[in-house]
Amino acid sequence: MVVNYDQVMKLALERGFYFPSCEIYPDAPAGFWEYGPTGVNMKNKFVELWRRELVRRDGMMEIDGSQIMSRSVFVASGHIGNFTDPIVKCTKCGSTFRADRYILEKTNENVPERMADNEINGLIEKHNLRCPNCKGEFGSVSRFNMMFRVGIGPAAEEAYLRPETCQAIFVDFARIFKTMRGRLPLGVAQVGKSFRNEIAPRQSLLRLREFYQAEIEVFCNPNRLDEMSKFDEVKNTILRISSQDGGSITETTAHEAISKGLIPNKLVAYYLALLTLFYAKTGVDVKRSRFRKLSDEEKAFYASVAFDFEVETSIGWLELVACNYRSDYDLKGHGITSKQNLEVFDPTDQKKVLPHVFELSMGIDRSIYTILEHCYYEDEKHDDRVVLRLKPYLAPILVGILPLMTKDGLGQKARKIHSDLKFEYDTFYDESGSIGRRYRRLEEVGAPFAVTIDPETMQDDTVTVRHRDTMLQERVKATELRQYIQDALAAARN
RNA sequence: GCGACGGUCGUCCAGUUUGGUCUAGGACAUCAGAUUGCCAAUCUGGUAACCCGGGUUCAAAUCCCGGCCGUCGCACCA
Repeated sequence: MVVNYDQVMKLALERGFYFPSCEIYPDAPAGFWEYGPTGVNMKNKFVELWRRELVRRDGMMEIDGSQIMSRSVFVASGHIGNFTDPIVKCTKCGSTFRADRYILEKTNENVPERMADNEINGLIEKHNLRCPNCKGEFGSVSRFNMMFRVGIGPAAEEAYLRPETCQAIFVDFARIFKTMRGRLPLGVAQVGKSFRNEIAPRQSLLRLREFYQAEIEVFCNPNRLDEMSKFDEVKNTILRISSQDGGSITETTAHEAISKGLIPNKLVAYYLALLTLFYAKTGVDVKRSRFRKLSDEEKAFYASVAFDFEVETSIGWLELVACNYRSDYDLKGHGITSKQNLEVFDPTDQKKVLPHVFELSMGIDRSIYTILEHCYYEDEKHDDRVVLRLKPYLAPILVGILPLMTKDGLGQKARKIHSDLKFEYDTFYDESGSIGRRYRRLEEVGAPFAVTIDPETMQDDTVTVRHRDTMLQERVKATELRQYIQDALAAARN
């Protein structure tokens, strides 16, 4: 069975996982999607799992920063300078091109990032470059910045929607470190929205203009990247590391990856291992994942070493997490621009150090899509029933509560059981249609358990618990149902 | 952003070629009632759509123009 993007998309739309933003209006812009009731529930649980497996496990600190930030932040971060691409537009057909790339391709002449627009115009003129589509003349170079600019207050002070959540962490670092009595290495985490004015947003949750990130910035002493006692906890975790072109994948323990030189140090290996363990718990098939080391051309402007955590899906390899060693790029930039000293004291060295940063920048929306696709299952043995085999702790509905019929007090009894459980768990009560149909509906939204109230319940106060994947049922005392669910959930987690 | 193709109930599709019984049809899904009572059962009834704006015409889902959205390709993608 091959699951494809369209099947996942259809399920997502039909079952309220996500859908286009502003869809009742004809001018709804592309690149904006909303999470519906099932989707937001699953997303919340995904974030909670992330907290559990990464933030709490590692003793990180979580913050929630502003989405709109001042111009200075992005001058310091380099986004004002580097996030702008020089573009040229054909005056005849309107096609636009990256000026620097086009010149390099046609003339082999390198255009440095900082080259002024009029110099680039000069190059186009010198080589008499024309539009490849229609041979039309190019207009003069302009700049495209991927950041959304906003105006604050009546004077419309220049500011920007953050293009990545992490700048808040860098800007707040000094205060967090001081007030929370931080010690290196220190992980600071944040979940929130970022905004990028993508030229061509596509494929629903996979390339959005407004999207969720879960970011972790680990501040560390660059001289102590191999001094990590907690590395031993994960040293035998299997990492799948691929070559730059993604061709061959090496499976090796975190420990061996370092000795083979695939990963530069223990700190990086430790977090790549945590990330692998986390994704295994999301239900993503980690056997279809890889850490791909990026070439210099592919890396972001701030990264010195970068691994992308990528997962194989029906539409190809998809980048879910960017793991960037940002060195002191950010704190140095903010230190200079703000004129603040962002060094911290490292008691081991008895001296001040400007921390380096290793980052795990996770795309939540893409992860949600991947989980849906990897958990989507058509059961050929049972009429091709569609089962979303979500982990119980990610399922939008944990327990469906279904009276076999409503008469003879079964409906009443079932509603009673429902109200006993609904405060603690995500439950769904359903008495309409045949029992089989109701089971199938629950399977499609990934509910792992269905509790059925039948005539026997009225005799001995037992109910059946039906398991989504196996379709097997077992009888449980109604009074022990809550405990049963709690145990099942705990068993799934560990 | 450019180019090609496309856009009809929640979903999938018929209808567009050749404008007119289209007052837009079906299947699945959904809702109500009946019947049944453990795996998408049956019967009856209902809800529900021509992407938006303009034009041509006696008449537009159908033709023309513009916009928006989608798929693919190019380009782009911290």
